[in-house]
Amino acid sequence: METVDATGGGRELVRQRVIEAASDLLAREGRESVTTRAVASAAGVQPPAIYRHFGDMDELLEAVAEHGYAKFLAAKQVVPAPSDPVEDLRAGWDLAVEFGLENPALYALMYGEPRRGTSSAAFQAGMQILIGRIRRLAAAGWLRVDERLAAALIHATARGAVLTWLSQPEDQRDPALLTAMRESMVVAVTNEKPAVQGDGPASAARALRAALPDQTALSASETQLLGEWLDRLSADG
Amino acid sequence: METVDATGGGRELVRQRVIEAASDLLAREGRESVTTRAVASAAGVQPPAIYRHFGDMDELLEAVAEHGYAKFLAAKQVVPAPSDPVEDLRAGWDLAVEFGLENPALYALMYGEPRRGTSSAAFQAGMQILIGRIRRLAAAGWLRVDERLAAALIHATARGAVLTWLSQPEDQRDPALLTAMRESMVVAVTNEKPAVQGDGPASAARALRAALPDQTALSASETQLLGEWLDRLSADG
DNA sequence: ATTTGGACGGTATCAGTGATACTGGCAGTG
DNA sequence: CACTGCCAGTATCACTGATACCGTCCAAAT
Repeated sequence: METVDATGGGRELVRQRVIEAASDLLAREGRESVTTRAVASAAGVQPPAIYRHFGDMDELLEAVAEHGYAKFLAAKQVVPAPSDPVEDLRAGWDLAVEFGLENPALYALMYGEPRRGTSSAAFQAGMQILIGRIRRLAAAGWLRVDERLAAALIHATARGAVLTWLSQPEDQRDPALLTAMRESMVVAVTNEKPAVQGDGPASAARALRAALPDQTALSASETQLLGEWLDRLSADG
Repeated sequence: METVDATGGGRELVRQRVIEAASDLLAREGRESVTTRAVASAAGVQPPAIYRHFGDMDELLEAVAEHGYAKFLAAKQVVPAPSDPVEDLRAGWDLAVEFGLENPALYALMYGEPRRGTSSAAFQAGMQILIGRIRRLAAAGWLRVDERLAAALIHATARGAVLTWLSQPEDQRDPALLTAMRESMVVAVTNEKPAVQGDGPASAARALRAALPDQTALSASETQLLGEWLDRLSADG
């Protein structure tokens, strides 16, 4: 394999060329073809240069993941509709799954091995999108579970759906798997009806005020004070 | 590392020793420590012997997977209760998940990379258990979806649950993730009505929690304490 | 404009990996 | 005893990730 002649350009440019070369190799020939030499050759760079820009093969792969994820998000510009938070949840889940289906090798890299834990930048970026949607669900009274649990549920269903889908032979894949996973996620995460009518703190406070007698987590005196605060919040809006 | 002196024994015995040595290395030091030399040394065998018994490193790993899976199933002797097929479905799912949690490295090997598709023997063995339960569900009229889709759903939820669980730092793992995934799987697969919990105070609390930054009626310290209470109420449901 | 410092790229090379060719002895068979 | 076929063991291959070393070139300082 001859070296591509593409010298010149600043430091950042070399870095970008290496990342793109690695991404290309990963997408076209799989993880095991992404070797230092192959990447270096494809990027028109000497192998040791990789270690100067990224300290490590692992860091290069992480950079590739981040690059791929950012590129995907840039292509779709993701804008949640202002009206329907549950539909936005669906759209967010679909987005995460679509990323996996379009970038199987990259997805396997990011979410295949558990050891590449939640610390990765791309992982965090993906999670952040979900967190926003979850908060909007919560504000509208749709959230059935804890926010952290909701995030974990959404991620886990998407992860299982994508990896299972990719494991199946193409002629055995059933799109119903994806929609069924998504809908069961929606059922797990959201209420059938919003627990709050309007929006804003006042209506949420009114809803909680009404449901307060059913609660068991707080002591009597705590409940007393909470009630007063909820009254003030209810009157605020 | 010195060679273990454990010569002798028939051909099958050597094969078993190699598999056990590889399993041990995998469980204790992770995938990257399972090299031909390390395995050979630990098993008291020369590296080329591995290629005579298994044609390939990949085949060795597959044998390790099968071995580990069989061992796990033998430890629990899995006997479905004759009466309640839905409860058996839960137990089967729990079993699959428990295998993953107890053998993280092995699980990552089997279900981490999508390319190691559905052809693996251990994969098929695991699926076969589920198929049996699904058939019994169908016979009892509980099955909501196609049998194939049911199998895919059960597998995908378990896969996502395990890999997500293993990706989380130990101090952030919430067992509720596993039960929530399981129950949402049950809802998706069976006709059983979910034990719907009415909108308690928890959802309203979460709504108020999310809207709290927008509120102006309470002081900073009051808001602080209110936030803590809302967290407790949110977790109550 | 000259000097000087240091950062960068290129060559050569290391240790360790999966995998294999070849030989020598060992068993079992006649 | 001779023969044959199989298998363990040695040596080695091509390739991987990673690094030491050196020369050059650019840029800042004087």
